[in-house]
Amino acid sequence: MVNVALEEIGRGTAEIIDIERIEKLVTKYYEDGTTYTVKAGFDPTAPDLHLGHTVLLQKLATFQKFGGRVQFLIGDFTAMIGDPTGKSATRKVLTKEDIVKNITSYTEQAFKILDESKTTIVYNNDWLEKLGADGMLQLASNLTVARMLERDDFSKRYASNTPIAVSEFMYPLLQGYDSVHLRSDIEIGGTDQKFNLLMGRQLQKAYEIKKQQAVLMMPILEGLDGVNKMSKSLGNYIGVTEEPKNIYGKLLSISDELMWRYYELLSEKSLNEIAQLKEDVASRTVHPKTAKENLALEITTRFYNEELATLAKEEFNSVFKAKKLPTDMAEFEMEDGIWICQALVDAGLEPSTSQARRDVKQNAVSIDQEKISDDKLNLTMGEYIIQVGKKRFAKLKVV
RNA sequence: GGUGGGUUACUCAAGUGGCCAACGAGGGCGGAUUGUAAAUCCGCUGACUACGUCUUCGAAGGUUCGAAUCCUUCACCCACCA
Repeated sequence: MVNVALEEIGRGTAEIIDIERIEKLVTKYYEDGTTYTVKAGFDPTAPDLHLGHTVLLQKLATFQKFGGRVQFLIGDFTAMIGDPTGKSATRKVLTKEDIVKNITSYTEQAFKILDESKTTIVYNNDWLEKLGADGMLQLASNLTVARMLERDDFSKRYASNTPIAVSEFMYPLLQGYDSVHLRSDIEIGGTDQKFNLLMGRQLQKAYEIKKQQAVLMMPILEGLDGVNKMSKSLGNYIGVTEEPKNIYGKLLSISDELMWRYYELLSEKSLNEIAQLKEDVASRTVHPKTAKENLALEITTRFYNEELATLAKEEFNSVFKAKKLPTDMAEFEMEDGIWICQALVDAGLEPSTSQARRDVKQNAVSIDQEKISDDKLNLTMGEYIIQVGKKRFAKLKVV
């Protein structure tokens, strides 16, 4: 039983530091039911969770199955600094209300995956605020600049003359201090967090906590483009609250190569099953599209249910395979004689009449399934279905 | 505090008086092909009922018939020296 647990825990991980510790904790749980804590930090700036986050959440859920209690840490204090990602150093300051609102929707989404009864939500503002200047200095004394510059992105930025704010140096320290305060047994995070996660171990030692946390890192999930990491700002993400048909559709649009990655990190299928499937696709017993459909169905089901997921699949097939119209389209009422380009803008299908004009000329626009090419067209009374490209539809009522 | 360099569209990055709505690359969008996959090929990529007009090259002024380009001031960023 312990072996099964450990295998599940190890699945898909990028790296585990101090695996012995994890083995001991899990073994102990099976011996006498002693639970242990698993910490994971989340940034409350972006209230929308996407599949990239769920990789981590699923791992947490796995731990919950095997005796772990999750410390769901909201980094409301650290959010004010911003993790040194090398992107914009300046960050929008969040109000307390914003944070509360974000967190509510955040946890709501997270509990689609996590077991709420085995989760404790903690806020690092609670203890970091009280740390004070002296506490801060004491904390900072644990770290040398040279050590800090070992961190990959710091050294790169330093080498390429990109500015590094001193406050950014504090980020890993504070995150590490969270582990001291919480006395976490295990912390999990993405591979990009390695430095910060290790800082937790180092600081726990400095603050004389007997056992340092084990660290488990998950790979970063690539976004829909298959190159960059999935993130909202890059627009290559699938949000967990998106509509079933969008989740399904987006998953189906990923490349075949990326599909295997998603299978590994997101699917519930066992690694053996996936290997088998891969073989079947390679030997052409299974069409790659079928494999992708199954993945899309599985993920969509996870956030909704089988019925809605199946519906999404049917809708998708009817719209894109059979070129039928989607069942639900936004509807608009317009005045008689409206110029087609203006109508496209008003319906939100185009950002400007200039763009609309270009698209019409490029045969991208159709009315009632008929391509049009006259960019000076005016619509007369009646009802129309207008479409731009393959994905954008709207229903127009001209009166 | 001193010296030098920089700030151009979604991003990177050319352009140093008229040929500039601004080269090129990436991204994005559209078309063909397809499995709404990838790859490939082609087109588009400031706004405006539009072969013309208007607004854009950090900000504000100025020189000029004419400025992204020259001058002045300001803001921000970077490097080196202290």
